[in-house]
Amino acid sequence: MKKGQSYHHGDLGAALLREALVQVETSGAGAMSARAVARAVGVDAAAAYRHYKDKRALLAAVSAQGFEALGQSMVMGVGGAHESLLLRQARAYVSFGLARGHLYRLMFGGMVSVEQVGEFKAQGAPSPYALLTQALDALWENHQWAPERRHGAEFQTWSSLHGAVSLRLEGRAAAIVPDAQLGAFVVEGLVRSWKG
Amino acid sequence: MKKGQSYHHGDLGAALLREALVQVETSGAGAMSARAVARAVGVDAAAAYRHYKDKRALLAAVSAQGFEALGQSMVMGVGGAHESLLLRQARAYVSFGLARGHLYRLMFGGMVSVEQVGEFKAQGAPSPYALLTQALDALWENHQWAPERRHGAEFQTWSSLHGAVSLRLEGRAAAIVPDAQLGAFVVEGLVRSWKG
DNA sequence: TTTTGTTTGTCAACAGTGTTGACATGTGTC
DNA sequence: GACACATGTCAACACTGTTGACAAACAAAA
Repeated sequence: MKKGQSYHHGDLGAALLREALVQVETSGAGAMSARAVARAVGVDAAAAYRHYKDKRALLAAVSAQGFEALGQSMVMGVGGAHESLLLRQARAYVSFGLARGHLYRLMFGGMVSVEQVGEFKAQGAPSPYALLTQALDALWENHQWAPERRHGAEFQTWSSLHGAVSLRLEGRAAAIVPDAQLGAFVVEGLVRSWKG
Repeated sequence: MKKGQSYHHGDLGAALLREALVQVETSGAGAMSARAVARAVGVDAAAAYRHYKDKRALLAAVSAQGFEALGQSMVMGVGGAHESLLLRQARAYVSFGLARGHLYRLMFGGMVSVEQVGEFKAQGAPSPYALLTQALDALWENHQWAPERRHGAEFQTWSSLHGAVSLRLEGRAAAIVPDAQLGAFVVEGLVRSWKG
């Protein structure tokens, strides 16, 4: 043991999580190794298992952190006052996904189950779904759109956004529109379909 | 070596691919192991490397096969003559994705690069993108929709479909509509946005 | 303070992985 | 038949996730 370091780390759980997040963001979740994370934190590999049952549990914790960050980004989302909340959220969503591709893939790639991620989610953190609901409610209030269109609007919005981000991320679809306008492009289509 | 089996397999490359596909479809790409595939085929692990440079190359080959199968499903897509080609393709797409989740995730989960998958794609196999183009052309021909809306329609369609399949697959979004109607639901939204 | 128990770390081992280099065995060609 | 070449085996490497046995630090009771 190196001098100056006590036998007990103090907050190993959090330190492992931080390091795991770094490794995921730099190399992708598939390349993250529990041993390497422990090594980087300066602790034996087995110590990690006192704080996370599994490697997958650690990944789930990272994913939960990702959802928190995404939610925050959407809340913070900038934009002029004349722009709808939905538009600002959409822009934030897309820019988060494209900028933090490795993390986004972990969150939506099916490596960890929703339930397991849920175990690590902070209490107050708003989910993307809840935020979209808020934005859509506001939208329907301001416009006189058919109420029957409201049903499933969250799903439509989320899947359009997620599909766009995912396809762009994997390079499966050409940049039909500059990345910075992708969020607006998606929202335009949705709005036309709701008012039409 | 067991008697009755010759030293040379004859068509090991294809046999490995078949077995890899099976393993991916039953346990997911993340759980597939090159050694296990070789074992199942009855061959030493190292033999696989004569036919695939990498484990990832093998996965890329499986993915390519997946795209072929998806294309075929879309071409075959059933439905009444009164229904648009797009609707039939959409239904086939969604049902493929939901039925073969593990394979679909490999195809779109970013584990293998598009380029690498391209190396294994059969020549004549039509891509989802190309098929959608065909369907959309037909649609614009039959209706008098604004031509400026045509731009990016493939991307809109594909990302809506992919997003819907992906979110449902990961259990991130409730079944706002029965799975069997999901394709139609997505297409309805798109069509409203194009004619609106 | 000493004792006792619990948490949290280390250590050594297990089975399994991807991958490679050296060698062996076939197959096809002059 | 001799040769080259493609394609298999074998043994080894470094690495992984995970576990069980032990040790060190802390916290509470005596």
